[in-house]
Amino acid sequence: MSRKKEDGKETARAPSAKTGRKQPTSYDVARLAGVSQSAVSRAFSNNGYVSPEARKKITAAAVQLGFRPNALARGLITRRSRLVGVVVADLYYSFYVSILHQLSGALRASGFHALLFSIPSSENIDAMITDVLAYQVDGVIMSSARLSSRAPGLCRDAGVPVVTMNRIVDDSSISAVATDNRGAGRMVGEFLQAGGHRRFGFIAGLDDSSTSRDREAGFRDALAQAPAVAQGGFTYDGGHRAALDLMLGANPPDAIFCASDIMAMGALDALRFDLGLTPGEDVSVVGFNNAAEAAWRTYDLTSVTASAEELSQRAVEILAELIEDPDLAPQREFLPGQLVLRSSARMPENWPLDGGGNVAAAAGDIKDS
Amino acid sequence: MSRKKEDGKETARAPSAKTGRKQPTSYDVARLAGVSQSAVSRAFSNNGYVSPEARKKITAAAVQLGFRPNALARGLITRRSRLVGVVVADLYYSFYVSILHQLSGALRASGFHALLFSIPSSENIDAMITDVLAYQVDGVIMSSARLSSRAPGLCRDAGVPVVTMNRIVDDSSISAVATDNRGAGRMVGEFLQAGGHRRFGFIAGLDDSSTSRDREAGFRDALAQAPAVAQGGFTYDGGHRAALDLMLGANPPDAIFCASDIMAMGALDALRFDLGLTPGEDVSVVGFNNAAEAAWRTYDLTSVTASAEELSQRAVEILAELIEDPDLAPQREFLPGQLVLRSSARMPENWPLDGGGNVAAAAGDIKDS
DNA sequence: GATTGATATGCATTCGAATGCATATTCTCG
DNA sequence: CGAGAATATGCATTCGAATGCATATCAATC
Repeated sequence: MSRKKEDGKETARAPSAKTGRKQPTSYDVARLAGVSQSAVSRAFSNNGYVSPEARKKITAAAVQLGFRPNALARGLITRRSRLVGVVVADLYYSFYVSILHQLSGALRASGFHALLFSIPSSENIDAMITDVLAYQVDGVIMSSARLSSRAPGLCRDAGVPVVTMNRIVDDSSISAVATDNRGAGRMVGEFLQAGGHRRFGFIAGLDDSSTSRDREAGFRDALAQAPAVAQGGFTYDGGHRAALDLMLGANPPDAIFCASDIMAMGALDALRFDLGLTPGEDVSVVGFNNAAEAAWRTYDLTSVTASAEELSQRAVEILAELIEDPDLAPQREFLPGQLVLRSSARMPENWPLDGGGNVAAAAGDIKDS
Repeated sequence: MSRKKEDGKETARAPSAKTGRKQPTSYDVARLAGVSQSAVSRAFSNNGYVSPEARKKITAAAVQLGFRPNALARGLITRRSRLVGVVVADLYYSFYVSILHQLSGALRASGFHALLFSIPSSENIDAMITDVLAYQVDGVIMSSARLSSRAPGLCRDAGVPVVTMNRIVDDSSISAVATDNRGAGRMVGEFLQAGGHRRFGFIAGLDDSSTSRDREAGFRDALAQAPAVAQGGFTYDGGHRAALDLMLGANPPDAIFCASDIMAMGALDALRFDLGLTPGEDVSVVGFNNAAEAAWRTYDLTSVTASAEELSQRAVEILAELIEDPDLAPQREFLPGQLVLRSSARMPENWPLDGGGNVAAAAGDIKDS
């Protein structure tokens, strides 16, 4: 309210910040408003009866004192912290970034707050779970390519609802929201065949990644003959090398589906700069995730989009339901991917085959500063 | 410990998850171990005396019951939540991503946990601060290009230490850790002049962004004549347009410094595809942040690196000190940027001028899945 | 043997908000 | 007017761990 303005002397002590500053409590507000602490509590938690006048006095007193309810104390007594643990590994995977942003927003909209745990490669997840649980989180959302299938079970066993996002574990008692990777792979296969391609390549991510495996499986479902496969490890360099492997091998493909956009970009650069080919004419390339960079002129990459927003929203919705009623059956939901058409892959004459599944939309803008 | 294995029936109820599962408390542990609750508390908080035997019994009992101290209750009584609010806007700015990852790790290493608030453009920051404070965070780290200068003050006035990261506000009572943007801008100016360039362009970010302003100021410091300036808004498209503006204007530059890598990539694509020029030969381009994409073949962008790791670590260190002693003077620290040399800018004959400030290092890998 | 200090333990209280219960007041309607 | 519901308020207790204080035990020292 009335911070003293001081001149910019920066000697030894901070300008304001009265050391012993104590937060006002509901009792302080009650005293000032001339009511009981219960009344203050009821006013702020919107539970029980509070007369209009009392509420007015309480609000005024609260504002005057700068009172805000202590979420820790509230959580202790209600046994609801309104905290949700968000566990991600590999935050540098670009797709997880938008997930995180969307997730934070969706949680807030539902009155929750995100306790973030970004797992460094070195650390073991189980130790982190301990920390997560110590904060009495109401639920946990896990999203990570390197997620041990044990981690979600640990939470579930502690009675804390879990939803895995963009990632599924074998345990069917764990709720999950993910892109329908297999269906999307199938769609890409149909798309490339409709474009007249006949020799296919697939650039895979990591061996233990279900996303990559499922995309490949769907791709195979759709194809008349099996694709050549190379490992790209989900990196630009890996995609670059994998593309060279495929193109320099016997019977090089005329269409390549990459399990991620980053690898697709590496592949595009290999085709153009190392092999002198023109993507979209000599060879078609399709990626996955519709990363922001896919829309850049250099790449103009046809890609499957998995909406981070939609995934996040569903994950939070499902988690919120599970928190409401922990006995609810686990839900596993698979959102369809959509093909974003750009110039890196030849456009079939008649597409879509059935009227749905692809969009012309652009990727979200990406910035830095 | 002994979860019943059930067959995969997924009807209406979840397989395990005994509904009323209650977390064991320190009293339960005490009873089982045959000691007092105080002893259990002392054993887990490592405060006060606990005999080796007692500790052993307590540990055994705790393991048996699956006890973990309730962080909320602990925070309530100790008045230390070990939570740190991390406020970022614009999570999609790629540089903030690595900051977030590094930050989460650094906080954990210091025994803190990150309560994440990612501000959607629509929302006002002040409302969010209320939430942050309600959780009795021990401190706040703010990092955002769209950070109102009022927000840090709100926390400080509530007695909560704040450190702004990669961003500074005018108020000198707020601690900050940032790259020495002005010094880095100067370095880029010297570098480009040493490379024999004489007509300079600068692609700016946002008007109200101190990072962009400071980089420009340093750049001007170093130059004999003022650069032409265009606005790029920190986006790829913005950089693309800005580069065209500069190059198609009167007296086009032969060297362009961009306030961020994303804009630099837009600029590079404009030069190559729209104007048919060769970066590094016809025109030199330098970016800022050393984003992962800067190392990609397509761009091979010379850029200034600001280490997210170093920034994060210092921010957490400073914050931890402030939490220890809130009366400590605010610290404002500026870490030097380093030039990462690649082919997008012509290499001067004798560089570095003074032996320091540039590195050959590559950017970290980026992945997606 | 008496004194001191270090070690160990438990009791009771505390943190701040929520809530069951009892009670008081007002309103509604037969 | 009186019975009963709806509204309003406060008291006392509760959540779970930490800690000041009192006390107990033991070893070292004079």
